[in-house]
Amino acid sequence: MPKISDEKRAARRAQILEAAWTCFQKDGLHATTMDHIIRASGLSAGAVYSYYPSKDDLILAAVATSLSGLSAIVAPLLHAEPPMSPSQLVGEITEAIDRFASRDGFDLKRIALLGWSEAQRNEQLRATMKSFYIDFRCDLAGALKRWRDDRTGVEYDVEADMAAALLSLVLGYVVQSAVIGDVSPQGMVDGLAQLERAAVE
Amino acid sequence: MPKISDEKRAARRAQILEAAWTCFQKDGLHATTMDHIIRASGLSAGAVYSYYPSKDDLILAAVATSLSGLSAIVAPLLHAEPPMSPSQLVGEITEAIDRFASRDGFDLKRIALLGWSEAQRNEQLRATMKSFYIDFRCDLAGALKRWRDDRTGVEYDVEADMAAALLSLVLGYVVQSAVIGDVSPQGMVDGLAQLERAAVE
Amino acid sequence: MPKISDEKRAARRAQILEAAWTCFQKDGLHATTMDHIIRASGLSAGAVYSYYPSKDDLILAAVATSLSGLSAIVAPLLHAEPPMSPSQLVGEITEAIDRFASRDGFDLKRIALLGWSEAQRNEQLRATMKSFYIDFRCDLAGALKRWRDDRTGVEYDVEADMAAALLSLVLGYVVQSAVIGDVSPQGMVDGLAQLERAAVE
Amino acid sequence: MPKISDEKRAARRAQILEAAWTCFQKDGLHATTMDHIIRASGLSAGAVYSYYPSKDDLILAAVATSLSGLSAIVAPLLHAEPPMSPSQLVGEITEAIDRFASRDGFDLKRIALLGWSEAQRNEQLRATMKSFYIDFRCDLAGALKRWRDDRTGVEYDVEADMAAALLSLVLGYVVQSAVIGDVSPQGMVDGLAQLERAAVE
DNA sequence: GATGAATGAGTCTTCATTCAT
DNA sequence: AATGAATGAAGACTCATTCAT
Repeated sequence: MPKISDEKRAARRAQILEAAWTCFQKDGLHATTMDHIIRASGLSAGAVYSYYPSKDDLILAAVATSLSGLSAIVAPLLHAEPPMSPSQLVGEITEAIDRFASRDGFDLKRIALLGWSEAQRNEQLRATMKSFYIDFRCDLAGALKRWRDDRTGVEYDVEADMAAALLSLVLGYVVQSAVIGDVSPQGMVDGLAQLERAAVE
Repeated sequence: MPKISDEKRAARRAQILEAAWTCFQKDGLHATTMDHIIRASGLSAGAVYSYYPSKDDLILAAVATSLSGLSAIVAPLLHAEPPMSPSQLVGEITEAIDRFASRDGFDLKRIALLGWSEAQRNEQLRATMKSFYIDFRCDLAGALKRWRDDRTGVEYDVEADMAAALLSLVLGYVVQSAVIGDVSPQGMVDGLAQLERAAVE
Repeated sequence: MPKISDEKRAARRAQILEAAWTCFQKDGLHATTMDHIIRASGLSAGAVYSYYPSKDDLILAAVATSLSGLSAIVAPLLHAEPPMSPSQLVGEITEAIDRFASRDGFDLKRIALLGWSEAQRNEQLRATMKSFYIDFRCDLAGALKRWRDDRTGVEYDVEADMAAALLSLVLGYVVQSAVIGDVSPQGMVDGLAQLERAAVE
Repeated sequence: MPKISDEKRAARRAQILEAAWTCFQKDGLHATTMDHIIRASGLSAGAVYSYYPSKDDLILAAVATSLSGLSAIVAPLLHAEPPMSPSQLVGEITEAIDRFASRDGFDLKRIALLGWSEAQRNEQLRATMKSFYIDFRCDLAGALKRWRDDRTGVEYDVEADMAAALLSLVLGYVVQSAVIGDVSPQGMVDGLAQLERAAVE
């Protein structure tokens, strides 16, 4: 049989990945069987396996896709001009996550929790997530630096800790949102603002 | 064998739970098989099942135990006199978590991630975690209120958002610690302090 | 400890057997666990096993008890004076079975089916049932002989086949009653009468 | 492996069912494990389960197959022209059952008892059997009607009771045959004949 | 004698993966 | 290349029976 073109291959991969994504986020990583994914993809078992050689690969790909989707959405916020303040960042990012999450009934937050959990057992997945979050934090640090430089005219050096704190706020928002369910971006912004204000009272 | 004493029963339950805890945190919730737990507990399958009627019960018990252990460690911090400042709280709590986590080779943070993930599919577990975190946030709000009242002599009303933000910092610390691994309590404290300072510059 | 008196032993055996009987007829032979019986009997596992060394023994005893209960109820009919006609016998016996069956919510017919089924696998049970039914058929033959001798003044010898046919009618009644559920003793009597009448038309 | 043809599928189903049939009638319904059936079928566990999704389905299918096999054998007798007399019917049907039973070492009577027993606990099975026996009785009634109409030139209406009695004779024959083992079709015929004769003496 | 906690082989079923066609 | 039937090694859980106390 003739070789399949590269675009076809890419399209197939995307088709499978989308099916996996949907299944994973609906049923969780372990309750999703390959059969679910195979059916959802509309392909045959053999076909799916020829594109992704194992379920773990599919999990990795699905999580990586989520991360890069998130990345795409968050990037403009991190590089916005003029740069945002910390609480603006927290507000805009959490809001963006909510927006992304609710697109097409997908829930990014659920995938995030599933991914963190799975990362404990899957070396490669952990590496992927680790480097993603490190990049995220770097960009966050960059954004904070630009904001402070703009405001003060002074060049600060290390916003690493600030970035970590800010990332914590975002991640903690995701957890609370998924587990408790009663948080809002505005609440986070207000909470941080109060924290800042209280410090100087 | 005649009727076993209540303490013996409790001891057996603890023995099984400890085995489960260890397995869960080493291999994750799903990769841990009942057989692993049974072997680790040193009992027979029937004995284990007579104390915990299903794997889900064991998961629930393991997570609940983690939560209440954490609760016991954090409570004194939340009710300390004089009340702590927000950044002190973040520092002390994250440090307590680290300390608790490293006791006996257990890693509370990993169990936390596993629990959040599992809570997506296990109604009862989600309920348990939800009420735990709501309580946590309440106590956090109480601690913040006492701190502000002490400092300002004024009675503030709503620290709900502040508490949510603070809880986010703690949860986000847990995530970063488990997934990235390069955060420290001191870093969080410094990060928050910088956030506060930056706001007024 | 002092030896238990023989009456006590007998009472205990009866108590256990009754519990087993009830469980068996409610849930079937295989779905009934020893634990069910143990709980229903109000004794301990060890106690039950000291009276009946295995579940199979209990099954055997329960079926044997049913059979002898049935026997006690049917005997007077078979030895009634004056002797009954075949259709009277069918009517009275099936009616007696119905009556016996509905006592205390027990259903003799269900136990009968369960016993027949189990007899396929349990040598001893089959032997017990076999000898019971052979006796039953003998008594039936005796009753028929007395009836014919009375009527005709002649001594017939072999009513074995008649007895087998009559027993079939009774057993078939039990099956239809348990599986279909729309038969009545009167219907059987009428059916047999019609069969007889049709033969001479 | 590409898509399998419908005949192949049917052949596989038959292959599995035959294995199940053999196991069931040798060991009984509950003592037969899926593993027995799987080994007997020569397939793998997964393959068997892909054709019959549970043991209960297999039981149902085995019993249903027995019933329809029986049906096929008995039907010609019930619609024979000229119609048979009651005792002829009893004789021919029981003989047909014996013949069917001994084919290939299968024993239809044993399966019948097993099925009746199982029907007490399996709703679907009971429904299947019930409708089978009702149909059987209807056909029996039809056969009896045709016989009487032929003989008397009169149209009788209700042979329902006669049919029930005749069915009892057949079912009772099965029970006695399986449990006692010393009955023969000829004995049943003779027994019924004697019953008829005795009635008019 | 009595107790009931403990045993552990055995049950049904699932599902990631392969490979003959 | 693609198919999807087949594989078979686990998996969670049960339950008749035993025996230390």
